[in-house]
Amino acid sequence: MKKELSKLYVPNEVEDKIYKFWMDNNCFRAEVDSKKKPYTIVIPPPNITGQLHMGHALDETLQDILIRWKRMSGYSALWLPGTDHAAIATEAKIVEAMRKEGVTKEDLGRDGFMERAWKWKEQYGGRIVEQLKKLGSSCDWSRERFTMDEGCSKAVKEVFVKYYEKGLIYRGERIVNWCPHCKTTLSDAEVNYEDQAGHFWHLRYPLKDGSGYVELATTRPETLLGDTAVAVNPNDDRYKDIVGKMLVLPLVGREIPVVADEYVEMDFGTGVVKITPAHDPNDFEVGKRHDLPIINVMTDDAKITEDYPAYAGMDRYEARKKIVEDLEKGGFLVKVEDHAHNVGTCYRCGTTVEPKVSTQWFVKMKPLAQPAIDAVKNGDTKFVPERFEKTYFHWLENIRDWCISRQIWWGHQIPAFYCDDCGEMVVTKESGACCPKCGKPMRQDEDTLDTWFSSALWPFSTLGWPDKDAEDLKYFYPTNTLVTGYDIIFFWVIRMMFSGLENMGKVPFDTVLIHGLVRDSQGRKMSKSLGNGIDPLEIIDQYGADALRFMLATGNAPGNDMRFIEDKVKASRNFANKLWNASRFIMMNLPEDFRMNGLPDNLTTEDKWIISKFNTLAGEVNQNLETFELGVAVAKLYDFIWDIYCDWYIELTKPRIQAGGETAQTAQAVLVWVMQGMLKLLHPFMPFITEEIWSALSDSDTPIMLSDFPVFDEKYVYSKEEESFGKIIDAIRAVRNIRSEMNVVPSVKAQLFIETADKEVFEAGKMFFERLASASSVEIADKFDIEDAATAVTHSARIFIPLNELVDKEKELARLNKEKAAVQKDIDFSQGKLNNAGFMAKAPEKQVEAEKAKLAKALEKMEKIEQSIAAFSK
RNA sequence: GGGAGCAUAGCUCAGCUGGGAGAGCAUCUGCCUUACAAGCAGAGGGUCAUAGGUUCGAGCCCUAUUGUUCCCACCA
Repeated sequence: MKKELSKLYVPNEVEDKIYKFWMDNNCFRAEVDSKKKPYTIVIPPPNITGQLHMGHALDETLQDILIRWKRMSGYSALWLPGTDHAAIATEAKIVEAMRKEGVTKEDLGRDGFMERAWKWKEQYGGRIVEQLKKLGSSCDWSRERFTMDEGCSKAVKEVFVKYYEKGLIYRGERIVNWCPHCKTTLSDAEVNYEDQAGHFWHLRYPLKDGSGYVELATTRPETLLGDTAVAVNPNDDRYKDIVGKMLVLPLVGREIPVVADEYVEMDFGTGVVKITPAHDPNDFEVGKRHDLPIINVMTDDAKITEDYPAYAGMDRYEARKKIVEDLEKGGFLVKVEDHAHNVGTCYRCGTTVEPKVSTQWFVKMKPLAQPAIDAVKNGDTKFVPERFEKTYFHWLENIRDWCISRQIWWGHQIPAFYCDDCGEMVVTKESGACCPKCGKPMRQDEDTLDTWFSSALWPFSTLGWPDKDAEDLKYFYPTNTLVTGYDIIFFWVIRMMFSGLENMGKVPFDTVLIHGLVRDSQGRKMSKSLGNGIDPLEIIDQYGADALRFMLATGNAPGNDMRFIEDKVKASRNFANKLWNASRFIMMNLPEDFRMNGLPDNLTTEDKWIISKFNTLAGEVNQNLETFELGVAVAKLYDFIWDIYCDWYIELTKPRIQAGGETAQTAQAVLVWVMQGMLKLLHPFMPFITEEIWSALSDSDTPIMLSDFPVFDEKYVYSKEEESFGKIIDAIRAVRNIRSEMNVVPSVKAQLFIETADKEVFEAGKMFFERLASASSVEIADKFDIEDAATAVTHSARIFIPLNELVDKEKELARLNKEKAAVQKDIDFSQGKLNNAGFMAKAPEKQVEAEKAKLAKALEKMEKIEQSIAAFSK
């Protein structure tokens, strides 16, 4: 059992070794075990393109804390890992790499491109997984999945076909969000709106009959090429006469009608709106109502089409400039104003989204959204913190159909097939199809599915679905806790919810634990463009994974953003080191042949004191973890280990160990017993260092990560001893305080005379005053009559410290009077409360009793202070 | 235009269902006391944004106000 440990804990030297030890011993593997209860977390699959960032580090840390705690608590705890194919992001990355080689997608063709993409995935897709391991993540790697692996692909096809057959998926021509850079559609969730400074161009369109002009304003003059009407509000008297008349579209010459539509707000701008159905979602709706033609004026990369030779090939902003120039020349431009407006941008590349009319696949959301709303309303799934349920409801209640087709190759190809001869369409799980009408081979839809379509199925596709009899699925579904950031609720949580309900008939998880963003030290979002990101791997390298994890779990409440401050990591590192040294102390004082055989019978008061306090801690930590108050749990562990165990208990054992014999043996056993318990409680938060110390301090062959998590146990409640020993601690503090105020260095020892009614308690604690309160000797009696001594007063004792020449009578009297005033305040407060009829009548009895006890203590203390003051005044 | 969060010690933040305000860092005073100076002992420092209200009792619950951050929303 005995082992030398170095003075400083060096995480670098042990972490990889320990992770390997866990892997070699199959510690992360969760078995289907009918004797145990399952506890399941599926990882939010990181993108294969990704590098580990602080957001991941936080997310994984929280999950690992929960899964390790549950595993130690006797559950069959499965943390199922995997990665996401990240359709658009990955394709962009590969295309970019190809561009550098001068190769295009078209050069390779679809098959060639896919081959290359898979190769890329094999090469880089595992990088993020290796990085997760650095954090200590206890994922069951034997179950690792990928959103495009065979099982997930099967699940995707199954769901697509099922939805299609139920009428939940349809194909139609709609106006969609189009990214001209990624050259694909985007879902509503994938568009970020941002305020941009722009202009308001006031234009006038001439009436065909030559009777004048209509003035209107636009933020996008280039879309004029696609105007097919101008609209006014039907109730607008100003324009009553022109409704139905024709206008001549400037620069184009096309004749377009003036239509009346409620959509137009009379008091905004001139009350006249140009209608471009092909390039604006609202205009598209207006166009539908009035049966207006849809004229697309832009190519896939947002350049003007060949139909407008004067502007053909110009991109939208170039064209805007030229068109404004031409409008001005033609006398159609009235004025230009500054105008800030909200512009949609692509969440991947930031390019301004171009609304575009095209034929796409959609998921009908209304019927799917309602059960997802109900499941949270009736508590089948709850959010922590609860306030995010509002966000969730709001989004689902206002949801529009989900555009799921993407014009890229990397992803799940849509399982729809077309007959080029007769136009027939077939949706099937099969990998090919022949036309049911003409028997010819059919062509599969070129498009792929939104990457979130497959991640929506993650909680069950990873467990074996669509095989409904899969062991894992039956045992581990529904999963328990989903841990993710609030920024992912729309993308993922909502879609998993309705997918789980629709396909499994049950919610995918009972709790959604939401965390915030990790920001930089100034509170800014970490971003590539700002260059303020902090690499978790560098922090791990410098301070250790445990320190990073501990810091991420400390001092923040669920759902709140946190700042990354390096000093906080240092504080965590220091804590790890503190624990390390405490264990060194224990081990260097253990006999060669020490065996841990549980707690001995001859426990002292201070032994029971710490055992009882540890027992309380164990109960509270479990309670806090149960309610996802990880930050509170971690703070309690920190305080107990540092203040109670290290600063008090270890110091208390020193004189006993020095004394040797039976009391030393008992102290050693208690030291080890409590240390082992602390290590277990701390293990979910700091897995590496606790395992390392455990391996040196425990006789057991079982790794700490598979040991039993401590729980509150009635048999370790020692209330009496806790109270008694509290008196010793109070007294030691009081003496230290006075010595410190008098500037007496610890090397100057002094006699202590303790006047107390609790003689037995203080007799037993006598030895501690020598070491912890610099006493040269200690006398205990009912009564002392000592002059010229400083007096430390607690409610249970008066302690005389005769420091002769060091004692300044005046100062001492002043100090005692100050203390008297403080105690008097306490007495007044308590008496005030107890004299308050309302309090006595309405406060719970426990509260009244506590107040009475407080008053009693204060009165005892007051009596002692008055004695001392009287003695001094003589 | 809706909705949400935050405002507590110089800084960064905790504070669970309402019972005399806490931590880390920073500051000040002493200590190398043989586990740890990445340490030990002590100290100072807060009208818990403001104004009302509910309550025997409010940092916590309610209302309003101010400041701040974020999310959502089709005003051209």
